[in-house]
Amino acid sequence: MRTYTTSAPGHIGESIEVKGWVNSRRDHGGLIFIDIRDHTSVLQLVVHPEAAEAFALAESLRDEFVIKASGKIAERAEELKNPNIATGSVELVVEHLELLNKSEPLPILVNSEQNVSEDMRLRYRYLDLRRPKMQHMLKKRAEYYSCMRSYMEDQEFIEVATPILANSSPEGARDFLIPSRLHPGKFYALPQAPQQFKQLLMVGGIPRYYQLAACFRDEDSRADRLYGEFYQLDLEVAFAESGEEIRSLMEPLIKRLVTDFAGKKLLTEDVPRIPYQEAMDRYGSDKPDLRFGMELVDLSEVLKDSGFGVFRNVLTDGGVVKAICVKGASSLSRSQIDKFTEIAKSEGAGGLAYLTFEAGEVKSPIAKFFSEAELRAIREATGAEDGDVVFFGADKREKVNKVLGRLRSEFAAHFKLKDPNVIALAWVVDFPFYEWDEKNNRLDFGHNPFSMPKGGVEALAAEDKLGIVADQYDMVMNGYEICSGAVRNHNPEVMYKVFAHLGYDEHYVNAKFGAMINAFKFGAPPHAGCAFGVDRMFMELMTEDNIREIVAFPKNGSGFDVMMNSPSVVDDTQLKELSIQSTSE
RNA sequence: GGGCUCGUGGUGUAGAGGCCUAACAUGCCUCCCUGUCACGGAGGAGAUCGCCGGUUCGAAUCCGGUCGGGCCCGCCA
Repeated sequence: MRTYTTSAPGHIGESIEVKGWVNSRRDHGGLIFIDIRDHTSVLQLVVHPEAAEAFALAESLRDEFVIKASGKIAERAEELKNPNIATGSVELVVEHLELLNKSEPLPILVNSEQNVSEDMRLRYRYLDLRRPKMQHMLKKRAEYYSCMRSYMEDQEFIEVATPILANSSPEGARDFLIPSRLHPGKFYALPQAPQQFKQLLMVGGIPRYYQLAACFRDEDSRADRLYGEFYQLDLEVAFAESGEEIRSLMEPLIKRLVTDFAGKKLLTEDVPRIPYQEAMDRYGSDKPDLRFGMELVDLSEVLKDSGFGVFRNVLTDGGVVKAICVKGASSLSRSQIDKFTEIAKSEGAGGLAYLTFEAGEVKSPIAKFFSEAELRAIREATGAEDGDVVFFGADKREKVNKVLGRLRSEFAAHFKLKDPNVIALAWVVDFPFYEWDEKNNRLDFGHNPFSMPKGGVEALAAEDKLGIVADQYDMVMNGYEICSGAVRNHNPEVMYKVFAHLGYDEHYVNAKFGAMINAFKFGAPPHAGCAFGVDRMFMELMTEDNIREIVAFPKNGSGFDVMMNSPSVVDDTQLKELSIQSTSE
């Protein structure tokens, strides 16, 4: 007898066998129904008292017991068909029933839609994974990986595994360190990304490398950022001399994932290329969500002689006054506006000034500070109509962009402008090579130090270091950064110069990136590449807003695995072997 | 490291100074039930309200601290 899945239980009259879990049991005294569930579906079993042995066992079954049932598939009478389940027109009339394993009463319900706290779900993840939603998620993820692999292979990339035991890298995130037993006092580090290895593969003559690479970073988590480990679709192309080569090479894959894989609509077939500065000025973000407009409008010129002291002072101090027009926001209550004000303050704003346009009038505590002409100009510049509210930001350019950028996203969420079935893609390009580190009052790398400055070594000589642009690009999906890449710096001289601007000498560079610098001296081809954050992209494609939803066994927000209890204490003998002092007493 | 927020039977919630000897749903146990489909019916067990301290005649409820979760800032591509 063949074993069938519950979703395809054979034809009517056929004798079959199914295995699975008891999803629910309905005992009518003289007749027992059992819904058996496997990875495909649910099937109703009917146990009649005539099958005495099976009936006796059926009486003792409980939720999530593991069973094997055999019997004949029967069509249900018309009025007994259940259109709510896939197999609702048939049932298995049980002849034999076997208990494969019992289950204790469950801490969380597998067969119910009842909300369970995330903490509980992670503690009992193996039960959580039995739920159809999680089963679907894991299946889709495998399909997702398969899409990416086949695309990369079609484009003649080859997958190369790079070391997990690597070296600590001074730039970027905190490392996970692995003490070396054979070399006391020395440490491996788990790679934050295979960056250096993939560049060495380029020097090694690999024309096109890719890897679904595990990356490790010891930084605090967020809803869109896993603690500890995550995966990248990491790739690099030898002899690529412009970012556009990489962008046009990878774009079709992402579009295909959006449409064919996720079944969503692309906002635009053409993926816009937006320079970093333009993204900041128009959207107040280097990862703008383009599903909605609500662009930032610069009113500095219009309000330069404003009677509103707060604005005028900011402008004379070299700051800017910008605004966003929120459609229909006049319906917001006072307390709702207070909530947005708090958000603005959390981003560093002093407050949140606004003008409400209603019934041809302007209502606002600050309206009286503006002339008729100014109000008209504001209305014209922002496109405000009756029912809209214009919110202002006045401060240094960077801060205003940050505050209004955040508000833009919050307002869009509040007014439900983020259509979950639409995916807006964009490439943000031309990132600043250096940025000013306010805290330490020094120049620092904007993105990562391995990028080629646009214009090469001549550009580096520029007086204004902050004006140097890197040939660097991010892909943005609905406001999430899903990819970061660059044309790499493959020239040792340029590399030294790049670091020299930050005050690092050749010794430092040799010590930290010796292997790469050395390799570059032996005929390194130009190369460029990028890495997609596959977890985050998958989250958005699956319309989830928490990244732990789409990973089988994630750590919780504080980096703890509540199921496995890791991290955990280890034996002193293990520590001794690793030449580590015990801290237990 | 900081801000906001949550913590009540196994699970999910309600209760917001005395109506609490803590409610509801679900799960669990016992019994009844031959067409249910998250079956139904009757009964029952199960919580010192995260922990410590304070205010009060009286605290699940107010205050302080602490521990844990979530979101955010910092950090991170």
